[in-house]
Amino acid sequence: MSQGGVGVDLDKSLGYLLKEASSALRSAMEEVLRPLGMNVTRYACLELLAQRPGLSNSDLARGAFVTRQSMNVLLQALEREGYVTRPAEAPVGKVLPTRLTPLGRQSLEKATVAVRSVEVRMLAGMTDADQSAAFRLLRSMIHSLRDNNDPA
Amino acid sequence: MSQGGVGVDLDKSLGYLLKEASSALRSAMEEVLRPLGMNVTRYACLELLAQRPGLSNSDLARGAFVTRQSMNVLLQALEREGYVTRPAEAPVGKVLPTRLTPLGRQSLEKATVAVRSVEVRMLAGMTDADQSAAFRLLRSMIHSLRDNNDPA
DNA sequence: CAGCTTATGTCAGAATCCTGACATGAGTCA
DNA sequence: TGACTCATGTCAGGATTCTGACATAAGCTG
Repeated sequence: MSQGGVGVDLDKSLGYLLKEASSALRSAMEEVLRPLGMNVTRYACLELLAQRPGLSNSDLARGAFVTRQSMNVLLQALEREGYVTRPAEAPVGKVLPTRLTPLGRQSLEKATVAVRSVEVRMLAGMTDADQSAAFRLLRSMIHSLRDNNDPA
Repeated sequence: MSQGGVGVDLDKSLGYLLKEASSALRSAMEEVLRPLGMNVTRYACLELLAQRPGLSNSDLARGAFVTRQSMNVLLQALEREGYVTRPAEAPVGKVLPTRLTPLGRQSLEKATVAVRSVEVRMLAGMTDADQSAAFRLLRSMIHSLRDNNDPA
């Protein structure tokens, strides 16, 4: 390769490995969520609402790592199907707080159990120290990736 | 929450953090690749071919973590646009080996530099020991997520 | 009080990806 | 030698996501 062989060696790339790990996790999650009629983004949305009722479309988009548009489409479907509820008019500004319905909460319960089993599997073979290290390292990557985007 | 509050606490979930890190990396990569008329999957495809010429559609799909169908669509576009070439007939069985064209290689050079800068940024703040640990931990997660899918 | 900036919700269209299915070639086994 | 399994390439349709844009509300500043 040109430039003195200075390519990105995918076998030694931490970015590539991160992508691989994320893809493996997503596949495993989709596998247990599919029978529940749910995908990863739907699950994330419902879980976020269970832990912090009243989040807005924008909040949920950020929390689930998708755009406001994608989340809007999902929320409209969830609302239509009775899993969440939003006020017809914004109580403050333009923010529409979203809340789980009893149906939404019930649906989430099964999904949470399924997702938890995947996470337990993922952590098998890792000590507590490993898990702490993984947390620290992933946070470091996130921080570095976002921090440098600041043009200031 | 029911079950004695046994939900998946997203703030303490390694799976959620993995998703966040992957999303941050993807955003950062898309940002530098977009001006080059490329996205992450295209880049991965070209990079895989640079390092291992002759990969098939199925090989590339596995290497870029997408389905054979998605990769087929991408390969057809890359072929039409002159970045890769595939034989009209399979030399062996049904496998069509794909190779980069000079245009493809040239396009990849710029992308590689851009992606490398993102990876360098991501690793800022990490020691060599940190990077080794990150590798080991991510491999462990991948292994655990895939190993247990074996119904045997 | 007017102008500006930021944030939010939503729209339309396009891009990307997945699922299910089908046809075909190679390898294995009885 | 035929049947079976596995792998591959491709098709069609649908699902999911993104980009760019627009309208509106709140907060800040001069």
